[in-house]
Amino acid sequence: MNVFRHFRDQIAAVLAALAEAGVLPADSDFGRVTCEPPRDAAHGDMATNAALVLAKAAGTKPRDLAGKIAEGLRALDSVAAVEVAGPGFINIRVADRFWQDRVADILAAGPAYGDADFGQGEPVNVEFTSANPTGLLHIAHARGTVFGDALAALLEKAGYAVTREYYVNDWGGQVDILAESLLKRMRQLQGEAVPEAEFEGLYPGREVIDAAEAALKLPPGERPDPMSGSDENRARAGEFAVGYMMDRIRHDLAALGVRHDVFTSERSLVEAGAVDAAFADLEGRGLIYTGILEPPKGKLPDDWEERPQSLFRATRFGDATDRPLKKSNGDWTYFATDIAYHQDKAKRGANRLIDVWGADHQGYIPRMTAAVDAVTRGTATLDVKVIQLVRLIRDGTVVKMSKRAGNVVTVRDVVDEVGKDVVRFVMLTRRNDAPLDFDFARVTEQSKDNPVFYVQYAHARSHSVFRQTKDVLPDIDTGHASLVNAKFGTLTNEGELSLIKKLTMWPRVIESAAETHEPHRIAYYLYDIAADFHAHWNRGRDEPELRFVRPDDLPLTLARLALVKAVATVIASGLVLFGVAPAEEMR
RNA sequence: GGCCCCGUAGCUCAGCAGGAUAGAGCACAGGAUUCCUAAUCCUGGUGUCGCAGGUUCGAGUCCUGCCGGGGUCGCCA
Repeated sequence: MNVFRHFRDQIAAVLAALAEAGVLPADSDFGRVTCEPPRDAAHGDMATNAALVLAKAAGTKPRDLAGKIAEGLRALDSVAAVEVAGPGFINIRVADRFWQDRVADILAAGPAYGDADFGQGEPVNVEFTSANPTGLLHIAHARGTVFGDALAALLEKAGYAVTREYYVNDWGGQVDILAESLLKRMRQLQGEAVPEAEFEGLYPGREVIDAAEAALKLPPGERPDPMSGSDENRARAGEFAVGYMMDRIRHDLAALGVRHDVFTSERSLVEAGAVDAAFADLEGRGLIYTGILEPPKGKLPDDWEERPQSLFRATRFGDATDRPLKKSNGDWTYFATDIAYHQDKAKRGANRLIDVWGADHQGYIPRMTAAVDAVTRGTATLDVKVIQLVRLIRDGTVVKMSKRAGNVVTVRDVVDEVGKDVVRFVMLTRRNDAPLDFDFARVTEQSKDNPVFYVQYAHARSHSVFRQTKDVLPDIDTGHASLVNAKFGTLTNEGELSLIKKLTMWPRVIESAAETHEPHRIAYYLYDIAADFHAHWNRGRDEPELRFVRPDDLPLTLARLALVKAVATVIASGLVLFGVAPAEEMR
């Protein structure tokens, strides 16, 4: 149950009655009426703007109308008090009994608590990672990967049918360069002295050497020939190297706990004629023409020359300029194949497309959304989520990385060092469009300053309470049925009630995070719950009567254990969404 | 020059898709801690929400224009 939605419905019923009575116009629109937690808890549990929104249409002052609505709300059993405040807000104080009963809801729903259905089974395609198969995943890819995976999980929880997808850029010039890098390394491994200068402009990573070693172990018939410069041989080398890199990338993704449902190959799209088809489709609709682009203002590229080229009319769909589809050598531009790719995703059934991109591709967004609009005839929408940079901090200083020098920190390095759970949680503690610092010392610290630890510890502590219970009260039945039927009316302490209220926010948090595509909200919420739980636990130090386990009062103990279980349920549910394994013990 | 993102407390950042007196952590200050259930706890915030207009009953939030930082701008992906 989403408690705010529940009370919004109650408010709507009161408003309908007022409309019936002629206080409100019969055709009143309640669409703008909200029911939200007030910022200041002192104002009550819920607040509605109903009177403010409807006063004008009713021809009365907001406060007068508020008084009438308040009257209707007071009649509800679940409402303890109602008051009109400020310009006409209506503050509702919900009855303790209502809150207490929610604990049973949470336990009954279990891990499904917070599931929403507004996705209605609608297909959504989330494309993320999509790192080029010319090297390993490095740390910048980790953030986009974790974000995409968590967003996908979040959308699933909200009721969408989600496909997790990886676009493999295994076509074009970069594969040729990779092939050349591989062949050169093979020659080097065979003992030939290859001058360092020859590797200029090629892929420098250690993994290319690994790939070369693997290539040399192939049976002669399948092995690329290091000495041959033929196109066929180069193609074979490229194919092998791409396959090798993708194997390792998949391996590293698995180490991060990520599994994509679909890997789509750019090459296969080109070879199947999908790009030709998309081009012909747009051309047939008059959306492609041959023209000359204005040179970019500001800094002019050295080798700029005006030339006519095939342009997509992106300006018709809101982009600032039309965009080229073919390179001077006649090959498709990346944009052209990407159009076909997005069309392909839409054809496979998803009208909601989400792409997770690095910040350096931001400028590409308008043309891609324009293209999706054009190629799907407005039936599909593209939402691009931009991931800002990650800075690694070690010993208080930023870790410098240079792709050219080949000293990038890989996903594998970091996962091996701190564990995938830490990587995943930390990567989700910031908005995707804000830069993130990943401080090795901080993320592994065992203190309340470290959110990962703090949240995990709250979950572990809840399990600890049950372990303690078994020692003190070996005969107590803490099974599901026993807890669900506990006497929740005994949970009257303020700390207990505020904990319950916080737990009932979970469905609302899920909804807002899913709608805005912002998983970081979950992280903040989990931290919040953990803080409240720890704080309540600590109250038991000074006031032993507040402790969860009370050997002198079994009904109370059961109700409190039910609450602890509810806390564990919600925290675990959030962690699972993040792909983090909830800890039952801290070690 | 065009476009995109960001600008909130000393620092790092939230701000619930417009709501009441803008929050958290760190840092800093004061206090508690031979109590206990596992990794301390409590208290303390006078912020031009970059600036200026606009929309609205109401703007940190939406619109416009500036300022500052970052990214990007045909034949890379």
